[in-house]
Amino acid sequence: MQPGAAARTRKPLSRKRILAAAVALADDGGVAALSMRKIAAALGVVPMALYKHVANKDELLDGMIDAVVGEIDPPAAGVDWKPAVRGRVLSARRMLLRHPWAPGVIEARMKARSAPTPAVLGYLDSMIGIFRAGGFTLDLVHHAMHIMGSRVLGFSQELFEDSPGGEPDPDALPPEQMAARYPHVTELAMAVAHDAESVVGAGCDDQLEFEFALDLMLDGLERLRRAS
Amino acid sequence: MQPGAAARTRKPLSRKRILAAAVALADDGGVAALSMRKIAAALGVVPMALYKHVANKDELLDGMIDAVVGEIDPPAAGVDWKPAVRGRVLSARRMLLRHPWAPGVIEARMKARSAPTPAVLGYLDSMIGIFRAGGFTLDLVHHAMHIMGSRVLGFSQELFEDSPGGEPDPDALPPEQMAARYPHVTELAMAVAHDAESVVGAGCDDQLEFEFALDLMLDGLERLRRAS
DNA sequence: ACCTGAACACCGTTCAAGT
DNA sequence: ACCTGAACACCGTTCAAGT
Repeated sequence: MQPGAAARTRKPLSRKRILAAAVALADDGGVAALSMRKIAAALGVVPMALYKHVANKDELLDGMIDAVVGEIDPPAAGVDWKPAVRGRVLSARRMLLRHPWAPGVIEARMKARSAPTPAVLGYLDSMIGIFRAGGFTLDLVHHAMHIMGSRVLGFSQELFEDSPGGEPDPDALPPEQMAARYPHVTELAMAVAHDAESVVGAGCDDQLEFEFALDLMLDGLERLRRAS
Repeated sequence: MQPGAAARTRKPLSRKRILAAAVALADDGGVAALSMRKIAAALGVVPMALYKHVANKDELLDGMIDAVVGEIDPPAAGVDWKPAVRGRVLSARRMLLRHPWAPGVIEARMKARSAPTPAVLGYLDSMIGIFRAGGFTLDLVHHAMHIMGSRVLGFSQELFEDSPGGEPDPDALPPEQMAARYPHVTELAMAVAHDAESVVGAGCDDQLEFEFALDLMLDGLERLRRAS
């Protein structure tokens, strides 16, 4: 028995510990940097030991999804549908900011298995329940769920985000070429970021923008609900 | 010179041919099944031959993004901002239906390099230009771009889609357990799909739902534009 | 019965050897 | 100078050998 062996084996390996280590690894480093071998190394365990608790990597990713979806606050009780949905969505957003890899993993899983994980299904179910309790017809709830989940351009608002992780683009255009080739992007970026540290993205309050978009959708839904 | 060599070398290898082969491979099989070695095999070429035309796999993915974004129709000229934006977004959607891997690749690239590819930047620029020409203030265009790109729940509307590619979930719950555990999802699914082939998703007109969500956003933007 | 090291079939990419 | 096979450092997972 070599020194340190006791410390390493103090906490026995479990599915929960494996998932926590995997989520932590994905949080800093992205899901691309996640490997069974690295998870095992982080836990001080041989790679094959993981396979006692998770069937394979896909099943591990499913477990990670359920773990982070479980972090979303439960719906507020005794409030109107609009603040209830609003609070739920903003809580989901906070979770996604902690685990930016989650949307991609959820979507990939959806495309592969064409069904969400139980936790995601539970989240959707409770969201539908809020709309129903708020007096929405089934038809309008259906529309609402599509609206809440739609991503109109297929890529998200992080497009303009100045993510601190990535290193600056090595072949970025000089500002004057940028302005000549993309005049509207440049004009908008200049207007948004008076403190012109970076041409694109700096000085944009993403939380405010997110809530602005959310409220636009909620107000639109409220109008439809009243008309129906 | 063995038979077939002439046929294989008739078309010389080029960046465009490589990108076309890569896009075709990703279209059926997903981006996970895409590998330098498979692209080379599809072109009847040794893997290392690709590296004369693309620097590495990341740069190849960038090229694939620009290729498919180039498929989006140019903006209609001489029309009001609303039909112009509407047409552009619906054209983008058609492209994304042909290349369902594109959003994930665009997002991954954004997260890694924190800057969109030139073609994506060009698309955004022209979209901003449409709003500006329609009389939107810079501030409102900024909001509008966030609204168009936002994905409120972090996962897309394909959540409920009955994608034909994936095989049926092996550990799907029987309908009665489904109804007990996810009552609202089940109620909604039953209402939407009267032809109850599959419990979730069948009979939902995604194109209609997409346009419904799009129009809700466009109408909301129009109201804001008039108020400003 | 349980655990695990070696092995297999992949992957992107480097690099030196061959022409 | 150009091309390319072998090799390197990874990966998820199988499987048989060891305890």
